[in-house]
Amino acid sequence: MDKRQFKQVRYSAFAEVGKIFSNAKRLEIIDVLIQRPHSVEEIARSIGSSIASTSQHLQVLKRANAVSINRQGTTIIYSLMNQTVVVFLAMRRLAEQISPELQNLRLRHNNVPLMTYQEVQLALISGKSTLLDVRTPSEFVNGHMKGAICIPLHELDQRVEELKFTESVIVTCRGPYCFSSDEAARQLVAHGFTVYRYDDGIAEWCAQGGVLCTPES
Amino acid sequence: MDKRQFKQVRYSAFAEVGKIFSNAKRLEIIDVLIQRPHSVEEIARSIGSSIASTSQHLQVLKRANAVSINRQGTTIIYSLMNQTVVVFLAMRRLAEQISPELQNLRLRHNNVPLMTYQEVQLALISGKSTLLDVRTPSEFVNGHMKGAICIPLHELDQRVEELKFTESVIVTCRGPYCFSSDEAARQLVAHGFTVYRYDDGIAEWCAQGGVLCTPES
DNA sequence: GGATTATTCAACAAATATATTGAATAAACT
DNA sequence: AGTTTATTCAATATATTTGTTGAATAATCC
Repeated sequence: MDKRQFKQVRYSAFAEVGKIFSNAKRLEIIDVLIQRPHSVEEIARSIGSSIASTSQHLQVLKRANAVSINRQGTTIIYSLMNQTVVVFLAMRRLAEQISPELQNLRLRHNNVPLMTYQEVQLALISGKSTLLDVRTPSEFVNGHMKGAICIPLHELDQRVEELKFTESVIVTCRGPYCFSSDEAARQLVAHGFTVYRYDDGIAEWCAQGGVLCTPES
Repeated sequence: MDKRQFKQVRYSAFAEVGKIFSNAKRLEIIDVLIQRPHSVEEIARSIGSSIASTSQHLQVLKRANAVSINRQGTTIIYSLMNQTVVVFLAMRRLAEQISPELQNLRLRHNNVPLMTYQEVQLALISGKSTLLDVRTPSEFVNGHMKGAICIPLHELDQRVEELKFTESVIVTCRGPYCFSSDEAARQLVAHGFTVYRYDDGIAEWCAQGGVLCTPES
């Protein structure tokens, strides 16, 4: 193998890996799987693609060891490999750095004050704040921030009394681009609560050193 | 903008950024530019592509603010933006993690012992080792590890006497996939030297906190 | 064992990305 | 001002990627 061939093989291999994570639908699949494992049919519905097309994307991810499968009855459940989350977050960070368009998307929120990871930690230690996860119970069970409680967004209005004990509420959901915590914060403000938002999800929480409660642990 | 549209815009934007860095030729261009700024014609020669094709790749990189231009007489000199190096190294690291093929490429070296960044630092402080950069003088001048001396590979055989003062030599070159330090190490071993290799280049050196000597500093 | 059904495969069509060619541009030097 | 020349642009051809359709598969459940 001469120098040029060697280079070609090498850079092509780099590019191959990059391409796997440079498709909008595949990135969306990864984002969906971060919350919890899903069947092919569920994923297809989530991302608004046909089942066949979704299956093909999943094959690509499987070939790259980005996801693993696990049969449950007649359906096949896809889960994310840990390393993939790291890649995904790294890609997203750099995309946000480069693309002003993405920065704008992230900023387009209501005026509920944001909290950083460190601020959330301090607030939880103080005991005066409650971390409220408004995702679905199944997502919550699969993995949630230590200290969080779960009230799904669609039940929040009826169950708002459950939060009366706390001085302030920190709302969190699926991640920086999920609308749920935004909407939840709006509702809680209307009920007179002092509200903050932690706009990262469990993946970023973990990456920053936060403890995650999972079914195994 | 409804939820699905919003998602589409967002993930497409992520994917767009990824794609810029998921082309073999563009990655090779970045790797070339890490050493020093180059003209279009030089880059084209380095990567073995036509000038027109190279120019088009450079336009893509420029649109993403990955490179900057700078006219010098009749030629246009492309330089890398700092942020790009970070992206490039992050992409490469994850590609190496995932692709066993790439791991093999990196391992296929002679049996000169490798030194990590920390080991190099210790060896330099001890004063018993000399860090030898075998890249070209222009690359060396553009940016080199603090404490390194420069003898280009093709002059090494004649200038080997210049190294007689040191107990051991640590050879470095363009990076983990460059053959120069490998070849230099072979030659130095033949001359009876105690030889080590630091197989990262200036980009990785910087990323690990190493001091770089540049024309400006 | 046969029916059911979630998933995958295969073939094709459409969209996108890349390389090549030759012409256009635009800055610099004479 | 005209010439030179490095670079860019535009048009085209080719290759790659993606989505769709409908059939094939393979495991489960009865």
